[in-house]
This record gives sequence, C-alpha cells and structure tokens, in this order.
Amino acid sequence: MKKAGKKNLKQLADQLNLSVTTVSRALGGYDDVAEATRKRVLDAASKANYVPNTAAKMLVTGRSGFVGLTLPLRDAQLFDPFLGAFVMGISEGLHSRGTDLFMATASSDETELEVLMRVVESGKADGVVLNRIAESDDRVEYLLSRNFPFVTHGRTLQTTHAYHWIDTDGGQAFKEAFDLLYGLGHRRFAMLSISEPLSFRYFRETGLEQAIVACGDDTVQLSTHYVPRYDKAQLTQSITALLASNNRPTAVLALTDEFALAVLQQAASMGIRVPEELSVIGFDNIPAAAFAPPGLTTFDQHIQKSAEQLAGLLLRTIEGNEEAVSGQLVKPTLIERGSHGKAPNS
Amino acid sequence: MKKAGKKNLKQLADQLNLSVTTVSRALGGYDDVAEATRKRVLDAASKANYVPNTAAKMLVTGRSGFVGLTLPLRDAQLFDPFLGAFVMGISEGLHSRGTDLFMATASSDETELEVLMRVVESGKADGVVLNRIAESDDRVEYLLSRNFPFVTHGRTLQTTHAYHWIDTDGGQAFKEAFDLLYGLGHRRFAMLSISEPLSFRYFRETGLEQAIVACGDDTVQLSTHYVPRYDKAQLTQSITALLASNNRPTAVLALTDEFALAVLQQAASMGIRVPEELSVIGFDNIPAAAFAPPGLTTFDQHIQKSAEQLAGLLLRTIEGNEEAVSGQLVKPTLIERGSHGKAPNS
DNA sequence: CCCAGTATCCAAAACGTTTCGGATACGTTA
DNA sequence: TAACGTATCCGAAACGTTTTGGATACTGGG
Repeated sequence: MKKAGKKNLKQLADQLNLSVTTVSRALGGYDDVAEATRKRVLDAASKANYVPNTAAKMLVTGRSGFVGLTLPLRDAQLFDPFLGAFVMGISEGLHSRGTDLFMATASSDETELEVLMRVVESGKADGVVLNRIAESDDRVEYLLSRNFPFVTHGRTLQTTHAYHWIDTDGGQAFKEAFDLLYGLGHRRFAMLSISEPLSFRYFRETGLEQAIVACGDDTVQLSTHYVPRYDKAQLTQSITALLASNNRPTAVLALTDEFALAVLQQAASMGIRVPEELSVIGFDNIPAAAFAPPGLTTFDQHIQKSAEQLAGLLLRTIEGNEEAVSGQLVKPTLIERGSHGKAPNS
Repeated sequence: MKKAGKKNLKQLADQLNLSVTTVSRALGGYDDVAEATRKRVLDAASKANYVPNTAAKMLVTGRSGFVGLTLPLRDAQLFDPFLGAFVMGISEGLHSRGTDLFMATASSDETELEVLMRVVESGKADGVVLNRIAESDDRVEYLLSRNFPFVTHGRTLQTTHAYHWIDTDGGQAFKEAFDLLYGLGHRRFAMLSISEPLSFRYFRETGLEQAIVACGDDTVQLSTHYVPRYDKAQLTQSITALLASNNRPTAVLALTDEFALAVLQQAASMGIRVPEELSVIGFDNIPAAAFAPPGLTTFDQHIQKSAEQLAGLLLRTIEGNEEAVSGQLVKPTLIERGSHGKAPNS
C-alpha cells in the first residue's frame, strides 16, 4: 500500500554523496552547511518529492505536530456557524506554522473530559484548545494538574487558575445593549439564557444585572429564562410561554443568535411585530442573523480573529516561549439591524 | 513538559523481570505468553497507567491510527447539522476500533485537493473519507492514482472508477416526492437546486425528471433554479423571485432542508400560506426541520448510520481485508409533516 | 532414556529522523 | 613555523515500539 517512490533521508543522502546528518541539517536550515550544498540538497529533495516521516520526527522530537480540539458532538448538533468560524480561525493560525488541527469527537459513551484525557495521554497532540468553558471547568483543572499546554476561549470563574485565555467581553456588551434599549424607552426586559453553567452565561447575565443597577431606575423589570440548548421543543415552548405572558417583556436579550432567531421566528408565527411590539438583540452575529427578517441586531465578537490569536498563543506556549500567563478581553461590536426599536406606547 | 510518571515498555519490563518482547506481546494479545504472565503484565501496565508511545508504534507499523476528513471550511459556514451527524457517525464507527478522526481544514489559500494531498503525503492518515462528491471529482482521481485507501459518501458519475462508496438514493426519493405531490393535484413544480456541480444534485434532479416523464402527463411544468450555497443574499433573492412569479409553482422541491427552510421563511414573510397555497419538501431531516412552522416534510437519509458503516468499510480497506469494491445505495424515508398538502384550487 | 513436540520466553534488528560531539581541512595570526 | 579559529561535514546514539528467528525447559511417547 505504501507508495514505491517514497524516499527517506538515507536514500537522499546516498544519492548526493552526503551524510544523513548533513542532509537533515541542510533541510533544517542550520548554518553549518555550505550554501552550495544546501542548494543541492533542497533541489534533490524537492525533485524527489521528499516528505520527512512524521512518525520518526515525532519519536525523536517528542512533538506530534498536532493541536487538539475536543468536540462535544454527542448531540450531533454542535456544528453551528459560530464553531465553524472558530475552527477556521484556529486552523488558519496553526497552518502558518506547519501545525495541524486534530479534532477529537466523543463517542456516545464518553464525556468530553474523557476524550480530552485520551488525547493528552496518547501524546497525539502537543497542546489543546478549549472552548465553551464552564463556570468551573474540570478540563481546565485536569490540564493544569497535568501541566499540559493549553489555551481557552473563555475563562473560568476561579481567578486563581493561571492559564492563557482570550475571551469576549460579554458583560460589557450586555451593558451596552441594555443602555441602548433603556434609552429607547424599554422597561420590561427578558433575558433568554442557557441552562448549562457556562461561564460566558455568567458574565453576560452579570453585565446586564449591573447595568440595571447602574441606571438606578427601579421600574425596570428583568426576568431570566433558562433553556437547554439542544432541546428545540423545550426552547420553542419556553419562548412561547414568554411571549404569551400577559406581562410580556418589550425587549428580549438572547444569550446567542441561535436563541434570538428562535424568538424572531416564534414572534412571527404568533403575529407579534418586530421591532414595533418587541425588540430582540442577539449575540455572535452568525450569518443567518442578517437574513432573518427584519434583520437581527446583535454583537460581533470577531471570533475568527480571536481564534487565530489563540492558535498563536498556544503555539508559543508549546514552544515554551510564552513568558507570563495572559488573559485578554476582546470588545464585541454592536451590529444594529432591524430587530430593535422604540418601546411600544412610549 | 513531559510528565515524569510516563513509563515506557522497557521500564515496565525491568520492573517485571521480563523482556521488552514479552511485555509487548502480552499487551498485544499474542498466545505465546503464559496466562499468568499476561495477567502480571496487564496489572502492572494498568497500575502504571501505561500508554504506548504513538510515534514509536507508528514508526514501526507504518500506521498512524488516524483517518482523515477534509473540511472545506473556507466559507466558515460549512458546519451544518448534516455534517455534524456525518462526523459523529464516522467518529463512532472509528472509535470502536481505536482509530481517531483527524479533520483537516483548508487554510485560506488552499483548495480542498491540496489539503487532501498534504494529509496523504505526510502520512498523517492511513485512509480518508470524502463527502460532497462532485460529478467529476479530482480528489477521487488523485486518491485512485495514489492507490491510497479511501471511501466516499456519494459517488461520482463516472462508473469506471472503482472504489468503496455509500450513497443515499436521492433519485428514488425525488421520484417519491413527485408522485406524492402529483397525487395531491400539483402540476406546477419548482426545484431549488445548488449551483455547485455536486453529484447528489445530479441524481436528485434526474430522479425528478424521470418521474415526470414516467407519469406521462404533459401538463406538468418544472422549473429548476440554481443558487450558490453560501450566498444567503443571492438565495433569498432567488426564492423571492420564484415566489413572486405570476406563474408561481404550487410545489417546491428543495435539494436540502437548508434551502427548504429558506423557502418556508420567505413564504411566511410574503404572506404565502404553507401548505394551503404552497407545498414544500426538503431533504436531510435536519433538527430544525421539525420546528420551523408548519413542520417541514422531508426525507431522512439516516446519515449517521451510513457514516458509521462507511467508517467500518474504510477500516477494512486499510487493513486490506476488503475483497471487492462495493457501492451501496441507501433508501431515504419520507417524513411527512405539515409543509405539503393538496394543490390550491384543485 | 532419548527425542520430538510444545509452551514460554528473549536478544537484536528495524523503522527514519534529530542531535551531540567530534573530525577534517583550510586560512590566519603571532 | 606553530598554534589557532572557522567553515564544513559526519558517525553514532537515541527516541520506544513491533517483529523475526531462535533459545530454553518441560512434556509425553516410544
């Protein structure tokens, strides 16, 4: 099954009347090989279509050339546009340095932590990137205890943990959203949040609550609703109940665009006009947000760029070149579209 | 950075007063090691948390333990629910045999073929699985010429190519959909297809056309519309034009649920009632199909199960145990929901 | 008691690379 | 002229496993 034309270093060396060492070092860019020699080697290598054997290199360097990303695919639904952009960013940031992304999926009887452990213990990855960080995340604790290189998008609530992260400043964003809507006369708010204890939920909710406190107006009402992410039936039901309430909110802040779009859809089918009767603001700016009438107002968190930086950060961590642990907060930008407006009868 | 407690075969052997060979063979399940010895070895190994070094094993066996899947992520949007189920199926089928799935993404300046070549040449995968097969697919040709193990979901149009595939019988499905709608009185049909020359498009269109010919009724009209998959604006525009036509079709057959849901949404915003004024049938049965009012009638192609089989097929091909090349057609099942009904004024 | 057969074990080679510690040849300096 | 620095190259070890081809000891049959 192996291709016959596959050359190894030794064959290349023989053909050039050089030692394996010299060929290796010529290819590796060391400066103790004459320029003329290097050129000969490079030419021969590219003509022979030489590709170094991954396994051998891995064995001696101890590096796999892979970075791992675990995917909680158990619901077969995780592939959302947001994750797509994230993966693309990571991948982009990695490729420039010759590293590949290895996405590990959980089989039906594994937890995400188990998958992670499998990846780490097997040495199939030199480092991992984590996302969807929980308020208290056992993956972070595990990696920390193993002293294994990793970076995260998002951060746990425990500030004692020291690791590299990049996060979107969701608290700031929700504050901004509240201020915008408050200024438009809204007083009855609903927040549509997720039932999983993910840390970004905490930061966004907290940001909103703080904004409400800060405005000092005690006529402001807020009800928070938790829905499971993958149970569409439950989601639809919660939204229906929310919109059918006789004290219906005039503004809904959704944790994600996914939720916001569901609100838009449900409102449409219940004959509630957006934005005249109801304002909706989402988060993530997924592509569909622009096309669901009347256009979803949302926040863009520049996920691809963050992911790219995250990849670079991880690579440096693996190399051991990253001096201090770092955390970086990225400010999302408000994308104003048609789903928000003045509060009704105000 | 390497964990101190990491043992290798030699250390295990020393500790047990055995040779490296015997320990290796005990772990490998060979029958030339005494049961008592094997037990000793197994115990020691699990107590020491021994994990064989991937690189070393790879180097001697020539197998990476990875199966590759290339992801055309360039549009940052490819992560649809359908692909999610597909990946999950593959992953599930692989795990049972200790193989991992390695998803390779294209960086912005690479074609999918280039990514594939990189994966194959580097030896990072022992086999690959291809999906979204084009009518004439350069990836298939490349792998065939390299004699590299692979399987595909979908099939090219050239029947001379010999490889392992599993495909959904889309032609049969579209025939079934037509017959259903024809029986309900529909005569003006539109097919919403994709502009990329993917082979499943061909089979579905052909199935529909043949069904029309077969019914022998020349009052039946069909218009086919091609839209680019990722250009939401273009998609919306095409659908609007289609629905605004003064000779508007009474039934729309969409190539995928993604398209069908867009039709549903657009119809709603144009005040066209489904299914009273318009019938819509999709394909794939993605989760959202059940929740978009009034519920999308569609076909379930049992993608996860097919993907699982595909994984097994690939594994056998890698082992060299797969005698004859095989092609298998899977019959999708119609899921009747609320988006289709009797033709208006019939 | 001898020999073949069997059960159990092991030494050493091989996989293809990187890297350490020289070795060689040449020109330069004192 | 002798010693030294520099540029260039190379032999051999090391990474941790699998596998080949025996070696050893014990069994039972003749």
